[in-house]
This record gives sequence, structure tokens and C-alpha cells, in this order.
Amino acid sequence: MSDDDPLLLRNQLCFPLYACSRQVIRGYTPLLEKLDLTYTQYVVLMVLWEEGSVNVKTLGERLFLDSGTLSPLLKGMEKKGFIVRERSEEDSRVVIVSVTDKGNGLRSDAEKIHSDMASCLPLDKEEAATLYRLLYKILGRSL
Amino acid sequence: MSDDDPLLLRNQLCFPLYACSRQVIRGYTPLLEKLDLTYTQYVVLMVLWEEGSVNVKTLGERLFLDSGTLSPLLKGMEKKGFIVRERSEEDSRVVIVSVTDKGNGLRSDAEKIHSDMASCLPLDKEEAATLYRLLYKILGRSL
DNA sequence: TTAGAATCAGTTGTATACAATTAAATTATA
DNA sequence: TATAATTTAATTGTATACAACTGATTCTAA
Repeated sequence: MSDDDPLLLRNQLCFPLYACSRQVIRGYTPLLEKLDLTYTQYVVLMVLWEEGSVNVKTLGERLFLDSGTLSPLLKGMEKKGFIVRERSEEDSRVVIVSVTDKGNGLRSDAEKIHSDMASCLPLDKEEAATLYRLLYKILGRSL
Repeated sequence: MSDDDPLLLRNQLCFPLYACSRQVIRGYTPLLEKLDLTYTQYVVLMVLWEEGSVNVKTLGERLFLDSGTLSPLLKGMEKKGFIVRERSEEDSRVVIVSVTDKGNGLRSDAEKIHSDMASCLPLDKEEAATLYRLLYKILGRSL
């Protein structure tokens, strides 16, 4: 087995991507727990803080998640009072998700968590910008 | 809400990290399925192809996974005949995981899968090296 | 205009992740 | 050396992810 063997864990790009993603989320978890949020619920709220309301399909496109993940997730968030769900009037296949006052109330706490996490990141501004660009290049989205 | 609001999904670094990791693993999944492997089982095998044998603790350190994930995972891999597990003679708290001939037999197929996936990555060599370096910088490991 | 195709959210089944706890074994120390 | 502290893997409980499928609704084209 040579040092440049592509099947060595240390020669693979997908592994640090996988490990790093989990490590960062593990960092968020105990902080978000104080707000009764998981990481996935947090990213749902970020879309809703921006949009106010959004249907499940659009939410899935924004988050790269399907209804198999979102349906039970949103059900739980509704139960906790962070969001409400209602069928669209025009097209009853569509479910519209909206943030509640309680959900909006978490925004300032989330800002604090984000800045705490950001200050832990051992990258300078330029490195962070580069990482951001490369990740979105793989994701295949300019935005 | 201003464009540089840190709580906008598009201004966060952790979100593309999370989404990108899942996207790449989603790419691997149907290919690995042909070998009766999941992505996590695949990375376990990569360690074993390199080491032959390794205990659960070390495996967890290499993969950033704990026994809560590894124990049931290894149990399933043993059932499928890819690995064997045995208690250490010297310290019976320790479980040593070893790859079987059947597990080693997957290696050449895995090489093909890796090269297929690598050729899909829309990054040039230098970009891939940069991404690799930044991810390991966050993971806090030189290797 | 109406049958078939497509869309949308939800459900089902499987496989992680991970915090917290447990149980067994080993190590350290009073 | 006997006991407390530590280590190691397994277990428990909760929350995703996601492929495959389902059921209801809407669209579309002959």
C-alpha cells in the first residue's frame, strides 16, 4: 500500500468533509439545546426568519432535504410552537410553513450562538471565504 | 434584515459544510449499495484496509465516532462477514476489529467507486488540496 | 374532457449520530 | 491490598437522513 493510495482515509476529501460537518454540528448542539432546538430545526428557522413563510418543497430545496426528513421535523417544531403549518388555498397539495412569534423570539439568542461559534473557528476571514466558495462550488449553486 | 445578516443561511459557513457532506455521501450511497456497504461502513473498511486490525477506541478516534455509533455498526458488519470482533487477550475491556478476506475482497471495487466519485468533483487539483487543508484545519489535526 | 402523468407532502423502513448511562475490567492510590 | 477512579465497549433513547412508496390533488394532452 503506497502513501498516495486513494483508499487511504487521509487521501480522501469526502472523509474530512463528513467528519468536519459532524464536528461543527456537535459544537452547535449543546448551545442550541438551551433553546430547545436541534441543528436541523435551527436551519429551518433560519429560512423562516428570512422568508416568514415558505412551502415544504421550497424549504427542501433551500436545505437540500426531502419531505421524508422535513415532514416529521416540522411536525415536531409545530408541536413546540415555533412554526405553524397550513394547506395552501390555491393548491391543496402544498403545505405552507410559517414562523410564529415564539419562533421569532429565538432569533436574538441564535445570533449570540452563531457569533460564539464563529469565534471558535480557527480560520481567518480569507480562509473562511475560500472554504465557503469551494463548498458551494461542489453544491453546484452560485449563491 | 441586511444582506450581511449572520443568520442568513447564505452567510453561514456551517450550512454548506453540512449540505455538502450529505450531498457527497448521497453520491456514494447507490454505488456502495452494490457492495452491500453504507458510507459509514465504507470508512470503517478504509481504516481496516490500512491497518488490518484496530480496536474500537482507536477506530473511533480515526473516524471521530463513538461506541454508540460504532458498536451496532460493527455488529452489522460482522454479521455480513466483512469483519470479525474479538476481545483482547491482554485487556478484556478492549475489542479488536479485524478485516476478513471477504472484507478485503471489496477493496478493488471500492477503488473504482472512489475514482468514479473523484471524477465527478467539480474542483481542480489545487482547489481540492485547499479544501482538504481547510477542513483538516477545522478538525484540528495535521494529518 | 377525461384518463394518464406529474406534483406534493406524508409514511415506512433502515441506518446512522450522539448524549447519557451502564457494566465489566483495569489502574491508581490511600 | 482493598477501594476508588478510570477506561472501554455496549446499551438506551432521541433525532435525523434518505430511499421507496402512498394518497391526494393538479396538470396535460389526446
